[in-house]
Amino acid sequence: MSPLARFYKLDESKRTTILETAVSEFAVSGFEAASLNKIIAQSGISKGSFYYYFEDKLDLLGAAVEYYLDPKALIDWELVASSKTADEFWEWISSSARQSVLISMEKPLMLGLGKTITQLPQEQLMSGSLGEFIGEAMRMLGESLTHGQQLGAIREDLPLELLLQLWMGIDATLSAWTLELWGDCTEAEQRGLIEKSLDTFRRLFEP
Amino acid sequence: MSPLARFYKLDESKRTTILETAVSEFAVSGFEAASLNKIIAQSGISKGSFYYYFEDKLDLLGAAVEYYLDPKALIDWELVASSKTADEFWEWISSSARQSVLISMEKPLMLGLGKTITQLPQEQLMSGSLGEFIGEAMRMLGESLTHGQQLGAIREDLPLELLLQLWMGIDATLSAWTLELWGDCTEAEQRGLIEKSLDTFRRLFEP
DNA sequence: CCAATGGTTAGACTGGTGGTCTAATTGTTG
DNA sequence: CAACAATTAGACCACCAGTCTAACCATTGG
Repeated sequence: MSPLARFYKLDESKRTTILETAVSEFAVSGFEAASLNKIIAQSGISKGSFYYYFEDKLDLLGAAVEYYLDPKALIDWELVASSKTADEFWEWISSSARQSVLISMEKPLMLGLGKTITQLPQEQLMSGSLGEFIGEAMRMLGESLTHGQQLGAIREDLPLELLLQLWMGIDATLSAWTLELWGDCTEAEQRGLIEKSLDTFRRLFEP
Repeated sequence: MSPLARFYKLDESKRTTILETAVSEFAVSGFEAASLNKIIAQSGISKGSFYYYFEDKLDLLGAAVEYYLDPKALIDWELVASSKTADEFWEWISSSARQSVLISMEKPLMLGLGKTITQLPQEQLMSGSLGEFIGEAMRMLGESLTHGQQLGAIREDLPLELLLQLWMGIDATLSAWTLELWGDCTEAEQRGLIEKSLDTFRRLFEP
């Protein structure tokens, strides 16, 4: 039985204690700088138990990410994929963007955790349980972009791979910027932020 | 006397040995994963000497970056700043882009070293001797973008800070993509790559 | 009711890390 | 040659992620 499988059989309280601790450590310190020893101690478990439940430090990050980040919360890809025209496509992207900002405000560690992930070297990012999560998220984004291409909403002169990387990069930058200002904005200004973000995406990704 | 000042008084041969070793280690492994002990051993100096010449690991990275990356090699900012019209502005960007690809091909560690830098946490990136280098590079980019705004070549609806971050993000992504394909391309295809990169920049940053 | 088995836990231990410290060595100047 | 500063060497430190073994405990079978 795999370590992770054993972990998911634990009482919910113990599980969430470990995951919450891990999330906050990783989100604040980044992956390397986060001290596994501190996470273990703070979770009130022993080192032996930890390695009974997790493959290694990266495996814990994978579990923490899956626990804290819902990929569907960022963009509602099913809605996007259901769009029938280019305008509808961008409409759904827009409304999802607003939604994801609201969710990010409720979960203040989301941005930090996302940063921690994006700063990982490729090989670590794509391996183990974290890799599955990331792969799934990128698969959804890729499918949506392909769908957008069929609708004429997304440019087709660049390879999908590159579009994905550009999208994720821009998204990280704009999300950080939006969240930083969000709290101090009036509702009208908030709409302006979303609009500017969306405009930036459309500039880059429309045909 | 500061450690770095002492370092720059060393014989050139010893200095370059250390820096070359450091550059290749940092470029290949990233900052955290690069083993300072190995760099020290491989350079043939002792730990005591190392800390006589450098403040810490990050200080060495700063020296290595300054040694290997010439900020003026990436984009020739003086030329860009001398442009009199928007078209001229983008023309210089374009020719500099081609130039920087050629330089990157000659210095294969440049991309890796750049990646190492961009993956650093903000606080590390902006502190010490590395911070000065980065700050200088960003200052030049910022001035050029401001100049571009005066010419009507660069949009003014987003704060300069955000433009900088977007620019650097896009640049890293596109550079990696271009360099990956460059070697296997005909000259015409290479022109196509540059053109597509430039088109992406213009989409995002033109008014 | 006890014994044996196997899932679970505790924590000492390992090789490695970046960084510190002191003692010896070397170079320079009076 | 003596004294002093610049430089070097490498032992040492606290901490790191990860390993290992012995103990613990809960279930099952007789």
